[in-house]
Amino acid sequence: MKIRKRSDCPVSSTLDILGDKWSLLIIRDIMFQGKNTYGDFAQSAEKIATNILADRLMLLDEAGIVEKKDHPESKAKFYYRLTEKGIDLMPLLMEVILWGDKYMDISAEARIFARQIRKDKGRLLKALSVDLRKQRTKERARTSLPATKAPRTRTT
Amino acid sequence: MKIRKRSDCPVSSTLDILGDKWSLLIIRDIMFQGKNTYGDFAQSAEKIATNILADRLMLLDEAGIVEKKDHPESKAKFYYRLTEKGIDLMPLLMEVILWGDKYMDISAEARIFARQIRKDKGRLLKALSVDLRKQRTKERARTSLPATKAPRTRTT
DNA sequence: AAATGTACTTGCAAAATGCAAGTGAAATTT
DNA sequence: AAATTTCACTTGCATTTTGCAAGTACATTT
Repeated sequence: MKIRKRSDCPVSSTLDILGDKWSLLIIRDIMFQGKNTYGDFAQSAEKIATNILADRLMLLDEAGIVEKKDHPESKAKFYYRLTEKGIDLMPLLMEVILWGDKYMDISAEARIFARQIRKDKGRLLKALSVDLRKQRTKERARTSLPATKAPRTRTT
Repeated sequence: MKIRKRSDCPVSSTLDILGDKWSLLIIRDIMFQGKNTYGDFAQSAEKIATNILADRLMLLDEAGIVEKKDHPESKAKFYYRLTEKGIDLMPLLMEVILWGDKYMDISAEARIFARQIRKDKGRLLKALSVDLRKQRTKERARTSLPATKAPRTRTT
């Protein structure tokens, strides 16, 4: 599977990488669901096929959006985390969530999260970005491993 | 081609409709390039295959994102325009452009447009939305038919 | 009336996706 | 320490989607 650049348009070029039904769901899982392993991703509600999952993780790694690291607590697992390039997709994902909230039939839990985004996107963006960056430091184990389904927002 | 909903997540549900390499390019063309006909879309730099184009226009119509109308100036053409639901995708598209601008190799023209978005997203959003809504009124012919490649922004 | 423009449709090959069943190393259970 | 289970994939194959080239039908132009 090869990625070909179709034009020099930013929309087209971004879709060359992310324009499929699965890539953004993996990013969503890391970004908002506290997921970090192959097994975590495989268990999501959308039931991605394992070969597709392996393929997308490889492509997202090659694209510099996720990084594959040794898992800090088990040699049997790998730990996938977002790079800065991946974290920078958060505003895009938030707009996807806002549009989805407005026009699609979604869960009550998702509506609550959308409302938080609508209320103060900038603050939530910053808070969640900080959390994701902690996955890139020693603080990881303490703060972020327990998954937060609807991430609580700190006022401080 | 049937759309199946994979879960009640807003990201997943949005991708069920827009998660492919072509749909958002058609929306981009209407939204930012002043394109409105099948022939316009077929001529874009990415060279979409005509069968795919016909299929996506049908799906976007079914999804309520675009509307197919008689062309005001020719019985040989149809006029595709965005619905409110489609216009509401503008913030999402703008974030795609901003991310693409930051990380992809794109044209100078696109970089200029990205800079306009970065400078005052809210104002540009409003100005362009107004223009798109004019396609839905009698004012259409006067204001919007000439395509604006890098849309000029009015200060008033 | 003939040529061209416009919006598609059709047929077929190639590629991507989806499903089920493996594989091998690490962790856990017995 | 042997057996079982967990984990991260890989493989094979059927189905679906995409891409390409050519064709069709109606509208407009010449």
